[in-house]
Amino acid sequence: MEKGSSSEQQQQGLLLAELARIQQLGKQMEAELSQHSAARSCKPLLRGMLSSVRNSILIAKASNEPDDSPPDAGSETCKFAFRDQMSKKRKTLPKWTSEVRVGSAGGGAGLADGTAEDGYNWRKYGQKDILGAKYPRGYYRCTHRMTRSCPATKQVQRSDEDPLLFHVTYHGNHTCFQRQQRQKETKYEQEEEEEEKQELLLNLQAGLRVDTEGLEFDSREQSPVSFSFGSKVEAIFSSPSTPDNCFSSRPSPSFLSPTTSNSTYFSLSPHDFEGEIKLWSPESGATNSAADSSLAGMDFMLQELEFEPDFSSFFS
DNA sequence: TGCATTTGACCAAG
DNA sequence: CTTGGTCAAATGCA
Repeated sequence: MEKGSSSEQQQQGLLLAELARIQQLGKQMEAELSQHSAARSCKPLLRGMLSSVRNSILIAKASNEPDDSPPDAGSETCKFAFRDQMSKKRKTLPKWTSEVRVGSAGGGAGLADGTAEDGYNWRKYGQKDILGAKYPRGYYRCTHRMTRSCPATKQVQRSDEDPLLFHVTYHGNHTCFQRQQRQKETKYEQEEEEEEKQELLLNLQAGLRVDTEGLEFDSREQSPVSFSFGSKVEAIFSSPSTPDNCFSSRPSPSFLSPTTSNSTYFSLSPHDFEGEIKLWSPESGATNSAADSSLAGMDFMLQELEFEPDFSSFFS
């Protein structure tokens, strides 16, 4: 990838900071919830959130310093292909793809269709038969597209040969949970921001029925900088772990209930399941088995991250 | 009744 | 013209 412009790097720095903040938010939230038994059911989701955020930071880091960090044993791991925007239709939103494999159909880890969940709230807005594809492609956008102008969308397509494998393409980052740190011009906007904070906090306390879980590889910059991110992520799971019944009381079953268990797919937490994540360049198509270890190694780079102090006031 | 989903139409890009 | 992506009215569901 080209050496990014300073603004690009600045954006990525912002991304890193924001992600780090989300991560700590989740950690603290977990600590809070652990004191109430009723909140136990939220823990798996929370773990997924934390680990996924971790992954996000990982990827962001990898793309942030591509020239400085030595390549991982010659593999394409975490070397992301940045492309110019593909079509004007897609504008300049960042794009990246992932593959999600469902380990087993049984076990109640129901994955009825392509709605493998990542913790965000998606709303389906279209479906299209794709040429040469056996299954139609589903089009989803963030539920808060209207309310918060969240530009995130995703496309989900089931693999032809392997019905348990889903190709998920993400466009744009979620901004629905982000504070608009850009200079707030008017007092109205500031008040609005405060309201959003309150809403977020309330949602968090209400048991993760939130629009804010930072899951998946929501790792691209949130600027209009025009570069795309292409990578593949394959998560393989051997254990269905806990069924989805712990979320069955949720009011939005279509997404959260049957699929929330899938949000752990990207979790690296060893407590919940056995899983692995592979990253490789989509162009090369090389499936380096070394990718796993190197990725895991990179994961450790994420341990120390400077957190913003304003977080505490957030919760007080 | 107010949501989300479905589904055919519409539109832009190649 | 073909194809992929989005829109929006119709439909379904709690």
